[in-house]
Amino acid sequence: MDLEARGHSEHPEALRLWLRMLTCTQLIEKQVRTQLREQFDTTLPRFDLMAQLERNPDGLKMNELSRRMMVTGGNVTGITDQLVAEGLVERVEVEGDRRACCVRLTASGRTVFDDMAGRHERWIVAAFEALSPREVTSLHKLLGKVKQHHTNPLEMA
Amino acid sequence: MDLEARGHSEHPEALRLWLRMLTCTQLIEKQVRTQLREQFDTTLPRFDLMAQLERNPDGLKMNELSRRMMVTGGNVTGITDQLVAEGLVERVEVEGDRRACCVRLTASGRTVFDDMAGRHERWIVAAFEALSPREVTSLHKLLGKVKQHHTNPLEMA
DNA sequence: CAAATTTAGTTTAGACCTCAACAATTGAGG
DNA sequence: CCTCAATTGTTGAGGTCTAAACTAAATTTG
Repeated sequence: MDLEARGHSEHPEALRLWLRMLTCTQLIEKQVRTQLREQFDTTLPRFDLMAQLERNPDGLKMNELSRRMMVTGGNVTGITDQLVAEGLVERVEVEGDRRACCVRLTASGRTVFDDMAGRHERWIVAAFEALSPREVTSLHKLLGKVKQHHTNPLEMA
Repeated sequence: MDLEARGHSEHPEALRLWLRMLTCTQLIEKQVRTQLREQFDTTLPRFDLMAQLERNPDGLKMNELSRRMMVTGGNVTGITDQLVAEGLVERVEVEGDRRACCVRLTASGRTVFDDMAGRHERWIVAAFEALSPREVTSLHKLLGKVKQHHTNPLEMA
């Protein structure tokens, strides 16, 4: 794997950083996808959607899910359809707005998710175990600056 | 966008770090995809494949491309087919192995890529401009540890 | 040499994701 | 009211990616 070869010309530092960041993310994400498939016969998008619902026991509307998961509405419709078919989530009518529907975990879905979440957490801890707690914090802060700048690039320090 | 809500339970630091890293990567990657589409009417995978070829003027075999891009062989076949149809790359027979074929940039492909690569570099520099040069180096080093540990998890320090 | 195995690349089925077009509903102004 | 714009969710076409089955060629091995 040599994805970091994507950079060209003089390879400024930012480009090298980006390619390495992409490599790290893809390595970890591929691992998580593989484990989810092998151990739980599910996928990362399905896990992500359930994770959002687990944090919001009263349910979320489709557009809320779409915004939080950073994917399009059409995509959320498809994933939700699958999870409904598997009995892991349910669509609930919203009082006072006949357009909207609220998606909630079923009891079965909550049980299944809690099991997966425990494993998931251990995979992630393992992925970063090369870093000391201090380094984890440092990395988290640096990425916080990148995220902050991206969502609000106006406020130049 | 609240992808960082994926974590559950006690939210250990590693999990929060992972979700933030994923958010940052997705924000930047979405931006790059959008720009590539709007400004050059192309996609990130196409750009990636051409970037690999640009670094290897003598061409690469399909399985080399697959390994370096961290995607499956079937995927490389499809992307290459498109680029061949657009006249940006070409398949060349390999001397002494009638199974393999070498993929190379055409003259046209090189011209097009050089144009895109310049813009791409500026997008990436902008994405990290919230960080000082020292912070960029720090982030690069920390991610280097993560990558190293992942590709060779045996050598525990 | 001939059979078995490995390797290179392609094809196929299926999940994912986006964009754009589409209903249906809501809400604001006239 | 009633029209019109905005919002909610779905649908459909098309590109992306994977895993697994497949073809063909090269290599190993008895």
